[in-house]
Amino acid sequence: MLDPKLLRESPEIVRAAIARKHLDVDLDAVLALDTTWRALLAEVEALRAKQKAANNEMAAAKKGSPEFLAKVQEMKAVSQEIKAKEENLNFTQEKWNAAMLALPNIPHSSVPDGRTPEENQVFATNGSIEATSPHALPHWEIAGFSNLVDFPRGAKVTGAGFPFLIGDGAKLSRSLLQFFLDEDVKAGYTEVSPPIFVNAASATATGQLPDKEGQMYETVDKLYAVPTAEVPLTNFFRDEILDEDALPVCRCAYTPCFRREAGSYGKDVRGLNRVHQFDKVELLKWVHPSSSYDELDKLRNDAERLLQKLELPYRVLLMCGGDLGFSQSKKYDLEVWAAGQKRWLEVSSCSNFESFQARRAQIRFRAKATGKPELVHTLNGSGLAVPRVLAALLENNLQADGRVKIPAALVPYFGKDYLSFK
RNA sequence: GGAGAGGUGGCAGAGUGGUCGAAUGCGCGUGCUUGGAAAGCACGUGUAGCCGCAAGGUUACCGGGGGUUCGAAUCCCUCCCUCUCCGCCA
Repeated sequence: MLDPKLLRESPEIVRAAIARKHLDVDLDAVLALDTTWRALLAEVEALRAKQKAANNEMAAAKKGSPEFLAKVQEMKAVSQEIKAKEENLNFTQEKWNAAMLALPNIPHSSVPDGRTPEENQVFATNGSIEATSPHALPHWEIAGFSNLVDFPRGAKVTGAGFPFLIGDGAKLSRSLLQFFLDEDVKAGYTEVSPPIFVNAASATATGQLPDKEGQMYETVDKLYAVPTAEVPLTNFFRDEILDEDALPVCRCAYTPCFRREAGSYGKDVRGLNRVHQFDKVELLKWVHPSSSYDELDKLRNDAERLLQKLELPYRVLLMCGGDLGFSQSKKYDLEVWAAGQKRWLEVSSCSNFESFQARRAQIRFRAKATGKPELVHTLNGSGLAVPRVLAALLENNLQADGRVKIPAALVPYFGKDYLSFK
């Protein structure tokens, strides 16, 4: 959510942001609603002040006296009026609130213009895609793949997109998780193991609700299976005021992630490219507003380092305005090269939300200089999503003999130098 | 899951229909005192919305939501959470 003051004082900034993100929002309608809401609020408050003043008079007067009874009659009318106006106010306020939630975050000045994913800038590349295995195949075509990743049985037991990982497949997945967590902790993040179901208030604070409920699995208890650890992690400090000295707070968490991905089909969803349940380590930071862009660079570097240590070629995209996402100010995507499919797979998305999430979740810190609470800036990024990294490893490192070479950094975790499909 | 008790400001804790945003204590801040400190004394000390250039004004908030009433921290309903006892259980 944006600062309502920004909307009132500089609507042109918000208008420009909407244009840069290529969204369709009727800003004038929001501004009109804001004016109406404030006028109604003033009316109701004036009536309440009147009621309060009368209340004090009545407290001082004798209970059954004529003037007391007259006051009761008089205030009955005021009470009716308040009720009527309040109903209107509440109705308007709900509309105002919904309208405010529909306004996107402002892109940072360093975000390139553009409408489509093709207009994202390649910010950096690392490693050579030519250096990958000449024997590379799409991972689902590798002989014995179904021995490690069993989609048909997952479909039988649960549904499409819920594969079983077996043997070296399960072990490689677990090795990656452990490697990611260890590296993230070394980089200064505190490991957290959060709940993997969240309530509606939490899903609302991070923006999954309203409007995106169709993307989450919901239980009969009205709890939602987390689509990413970002949700429980961010909500940890919801409605809290932190010490300024405590910033930045850096945390990482592994959770399985659950996404309904309704309507997805085609080559994008073959094999491990897109599944309904996958493992991911998420990085999250709560930082002082003055340093959030430095922290974003560090966060991106922390995620990049994981791919470097795994010796996987990757590129970093700086997202253009149109592909930025509703609540981000700036976002980098990390894409790993999958040599068999000959395409880039997104394995991390590192974003600065500035105070957009923090306002919605009411996460603040007490500024020492003023003693007043201010909103923190929140950042997050994957570090990293497992199945696509696993897919890239299988494809890029496939040997002539059908085995997969394990990168040196991962060998201590995996326990051997080669993965076998038998 | 069953029975009972309870949720008030940073903490403790009073308040059972009106002058209560809320006593008191602790904590915290500023000042006085002191060679310095402690103690003591004085004053101050929540969050947010709206109006205002500002000074300031005004409203809301006593777990959440709803209701009764001229008026609710206080009465009623409902949901959530905590604690105690019982049951069940990795």
